[in-house]
Amino acid sequence: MLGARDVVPDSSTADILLAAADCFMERGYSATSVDDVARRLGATKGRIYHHFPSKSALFAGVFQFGMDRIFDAIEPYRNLPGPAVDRWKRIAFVHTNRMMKSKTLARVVWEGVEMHLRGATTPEQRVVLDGLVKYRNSYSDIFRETIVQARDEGDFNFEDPAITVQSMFMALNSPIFWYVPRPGEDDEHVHAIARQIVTFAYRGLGGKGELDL
Amino acid sequence: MLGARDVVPDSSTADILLAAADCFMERGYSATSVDDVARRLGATKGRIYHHFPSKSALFAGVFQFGMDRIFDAIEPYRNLPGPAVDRWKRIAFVHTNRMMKSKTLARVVWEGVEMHLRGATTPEQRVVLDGLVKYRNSYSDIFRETIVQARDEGDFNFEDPAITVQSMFMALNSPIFWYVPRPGEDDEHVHAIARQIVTFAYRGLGGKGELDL
DNA sequence: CAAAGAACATACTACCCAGTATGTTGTCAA
DNA sequence: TTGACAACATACTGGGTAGTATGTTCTTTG
Repeated sequence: MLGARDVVPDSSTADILLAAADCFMERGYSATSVDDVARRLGATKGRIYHHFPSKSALFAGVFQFGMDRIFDAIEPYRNLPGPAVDRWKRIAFVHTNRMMKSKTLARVVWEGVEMHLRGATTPEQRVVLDGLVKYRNSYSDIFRETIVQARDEGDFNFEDPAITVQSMFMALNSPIFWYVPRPGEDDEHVHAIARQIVTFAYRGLGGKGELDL
Repeated sequence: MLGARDVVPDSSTADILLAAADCFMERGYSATSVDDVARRLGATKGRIYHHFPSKSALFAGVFQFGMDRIFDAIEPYRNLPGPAVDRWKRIAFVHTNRMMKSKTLARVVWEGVEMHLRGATTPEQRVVLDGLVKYRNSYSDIFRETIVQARDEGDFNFEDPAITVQSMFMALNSPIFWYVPRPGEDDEHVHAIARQIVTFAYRGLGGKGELDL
């Protein structure tokens, strides 16, 4: 698998990654200082630079960590037998749920892709980000292949797959920008939101009838 | 109109705004230095600080300028008589086209909203951004009211308007992230892309039949 | 138990950058 | 013509920040 997880982070490293994810989400990459992350950890820079060679490597670590979590969500369903449209319903639904449940990490992944599109700063930083974005593209390829197959099977209906998959993904990802988790909220509430978003995308793709989730 | 254009920028100020928009789009707000903007202008900081009191004020200026352009696009159609669904088709189409034709400004507006959601830095910066985001919300309200009305008229079909309008907007806005203008490309190509995106959103909203654009 | 290294903290440096203070040039009105 | 002001450029400062160099403590291993 392209650039997939090479190392499982130990406990201390994982704490750093999560704290960094919080900071990157709240202020964005360049507005976040390494000291900010350390402060949130109740530690100092020394700890972070002991585990990561640079700020950009830290960001890459969060990106990787986040993509792993996102991949995990759809993994059980991505090879389901049967019509492609049913497979799409499953992975679209778990994906959208994961966007809300792991909103912080999802936002960092998003910013990583944005950074890549803008053209990251230094050359070697670029190489790292390139690999990660390929990893992320292999993810969206899963969706692309699924909807194209579903179209071939007569369940979906659209023109350009490139444009359509982008529209679909934006809709599915949208909650990372506006969803605010409430304290003590049950999973059913998140499911209800996901259901409406997936319904929107399902119809947008040309799906017929109701979808049962 | 809430926080609408109070001043029309003179030529020199407009040049600064456009250069700033380019920089903010390429590197993001905090990664862009005032010197970067000046360099792109072939000028120095002095020129910028002569027209804007601070970097955040410069950003606010670009935001306002961008929102004005976006409002302009739908202005001729927002009060069209007839069924709401037809009005929606028009404004959705011109909106999506504007996203591509004014991609740079649209991206800055997007980042402004993101900054606001994150909670902008200083208090007085917050006040300015609050006003601008209200301006921008009055824009999305137009869409919200339109789709709700169209639902009442039986042309659309969805559950929660808040969730649906977000999904719809994300789909319509998506090209600001992936559309790359080709040199010497004709408007018809942009129209074709916009048509597919609007079709996706139209179906997503529960619209029936084909839409003629 | 000693020594070596892991896992940090502390202290420091060089640089970038927002903002300011001040100089310079052109224009326009009286 | 002159003075006043607009529209910049130049020069400088203070604070923040990535990265480094060097302790310090604790754990592991022979």
